[in-house]
Amino acid sequence: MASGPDHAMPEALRDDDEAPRLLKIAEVAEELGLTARAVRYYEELGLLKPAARSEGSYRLFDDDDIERLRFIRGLRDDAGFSLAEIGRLLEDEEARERNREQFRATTDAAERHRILLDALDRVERQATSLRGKAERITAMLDEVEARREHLARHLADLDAGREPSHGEPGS
Amino acid sequence: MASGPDHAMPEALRDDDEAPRLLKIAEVAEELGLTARAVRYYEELGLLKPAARSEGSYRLFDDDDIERLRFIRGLRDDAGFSLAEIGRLLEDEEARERNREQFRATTDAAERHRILLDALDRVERQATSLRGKAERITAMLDEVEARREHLARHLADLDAGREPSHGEPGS
DNA sequence: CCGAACCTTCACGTAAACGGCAAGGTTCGC
DNA sequence: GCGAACCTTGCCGTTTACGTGAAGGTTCGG
Repeated sequence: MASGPDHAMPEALRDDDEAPRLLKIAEVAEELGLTARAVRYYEELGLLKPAARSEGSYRLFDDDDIERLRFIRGLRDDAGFSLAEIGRLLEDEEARERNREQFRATTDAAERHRILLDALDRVERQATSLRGKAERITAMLDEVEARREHLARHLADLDAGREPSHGEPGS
Repeated sequence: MASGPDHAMPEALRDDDEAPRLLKIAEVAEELGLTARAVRYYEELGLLKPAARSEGSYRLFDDDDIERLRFIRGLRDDAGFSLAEIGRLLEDEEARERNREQFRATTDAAERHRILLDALDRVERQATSLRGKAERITAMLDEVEARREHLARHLADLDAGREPSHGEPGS
């Protein structure tokens, strides 16, 4: 692994302007705990579009893509959204991306204002969606915990009563 | 105004048994916003077992079944659990049901203690599962709201008159 | 320059979660 | 006691979210 270029210029790789740290699909998948197939599938559904392609048309992902994929994975695993729902949420994200370019393309403050308001609206919709889900889950959680309380009270009652010694060697 | 009880004892059928209010599958489905097919499927997966069958083997559901189905639907829709995961959570519920019968069947306090502890443990596992999901969702929610804040700040900067100190919007 | 390891695009296979239909049995009001 | 409406158990179809090759092109260290 020591492919050491023992020359000058140890690692000042500033040849181009930026060093974007582009990853290939397997590396991305590894880092996110997904499979390459899943990532390709998400792209097929239009959930993301890799930042670039190599000369031989390898997909290349930048940090933004990774972030986006992490968000997708979260919505899928944590929030339990379907990819279709995620699509609708990210459609907003995508529009936001497009807005970002338009944002930079214009100098008109009014236009910029509109774009920002738009983006704000989208992100707010995402928040609303998540908040609704969180609320419904905590509601269920409350019910379950109420039942736990109920059981615990019964147990306390029982223990407060008496306890005969005849018992198997319980768990 | 309506057809009042012009006699004593119109339908005081509370003598020996219960008045279980058994529903047929379509009524249950209607009440829960499910389909009859889905309910049968859940039974097929072992998620529930209707309280009874009619003479002609129609499924008959009691309030407990409805409650259970409502819980299932919540876990599916609100929490986004797979039916397999729900199965694992309800396996606990089912064991708890069995325990309740055993509970009533015994007079041994030690045995009752064990059963209650067991049930408590199961319900606690359900709570843990839900809590984990809720936490992960609120974590995502926090991120999204942070982004909202970010956008809002940009908007404020813009409206305040000039370009913000930092770059473009977004993360 | 070369082979191993990785990538590409089809293309078909599959588990989950039902939908839908067929062929028949059951309920129930009239 | 009959017909409409509902139910039963199959059984196959469908959508979603990928898995799994196949057949070939690409990268890269040696």
